[in-house]
Amino acid sequence: MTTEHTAESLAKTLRGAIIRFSRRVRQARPVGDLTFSQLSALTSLQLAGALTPRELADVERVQPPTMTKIVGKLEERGLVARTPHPTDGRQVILAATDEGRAVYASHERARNEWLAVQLDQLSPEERDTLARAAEILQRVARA
Amino acid sequence: MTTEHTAESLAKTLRGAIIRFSRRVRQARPVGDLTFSQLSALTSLQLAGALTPRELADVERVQPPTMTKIVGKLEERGLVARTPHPTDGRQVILAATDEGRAVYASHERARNEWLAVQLDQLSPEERDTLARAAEILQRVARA
DNA sequence: CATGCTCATTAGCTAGGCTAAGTATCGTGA
DNA sequence: TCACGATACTTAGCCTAGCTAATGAGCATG
Repeated sequence: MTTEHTAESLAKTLRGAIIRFSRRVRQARPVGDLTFSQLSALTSLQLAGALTPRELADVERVQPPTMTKIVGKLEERGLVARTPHPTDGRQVILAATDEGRAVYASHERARNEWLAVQLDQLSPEERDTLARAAEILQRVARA
Repeated sequence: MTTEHTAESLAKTLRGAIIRFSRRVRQARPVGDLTFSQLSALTSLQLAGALTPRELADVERVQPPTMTKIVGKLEERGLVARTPHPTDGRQVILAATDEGRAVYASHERARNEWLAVQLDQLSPEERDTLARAAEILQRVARA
């Protein structure tokens, strides 16, 4: 059964749900672990293999100076390396280091633990709903 | 058709979708408008009628000092009023002022405009998926 | 009525986001 | 070829949002 949802009331509900959900997930972070934003950037980098700061900023939907900061933190910890672009002296290539990949994998597991436990308690149908919602949200975010 | 979604892979996908979506919605904020957090707090206050700071912090899933700050901003703008608790001198009652309600309504509309337009372009089924996902996310956030 | 708990706030910190401005490099048209 | 506009990244400076720890005020109870 498909209830009628106006775009306006849905917008309000969705915003509320997402801000609270984000905060809840943020709270589940172990101390010393990568932050939400850092982990997201590192994930995007690994999925893509290597990206320029501009490209990474676009993927992550932030402005370039913001990405400079986030990458700076990751670089301090030796998780990401900057290498010069082979032909264009202005650009920089970002890639995860070996340590970055290793730390990523373990932190990712720990980071997801709480969430995975919660999701595991849902029905398969509910998980499916969330998976489809995630796809839709990605699409809307790209607009 | 219901594809199989493991809790782990879903956790990763969901987190990525939500962080990007949040950032995108945040970017759509007109200058001088209420922030994401301020609007969310004001919404919760209006829905509940009146709350103590502690209650509001719980609803919004933040720590009390964080809520003190957010409420402080709203109070500066005359949108929320603090009144003493009738019997317990420690507590405070927070409620939206008349101006708060008026400003809320217009800002809410403006704030949702971008999002509502995006949602309006989705199919009814997709909106339904998002509505059900919002309900699930609320539930998980409460856990 | 003293002591311990709860509520709210203050203080101080970090991260994350933005815009504006600066710097280096590229590419192109005269 | 070289001056100039465009592009890529960073720096500087600002604000919000979040946290923990500590403070102060009021309640409640032995």
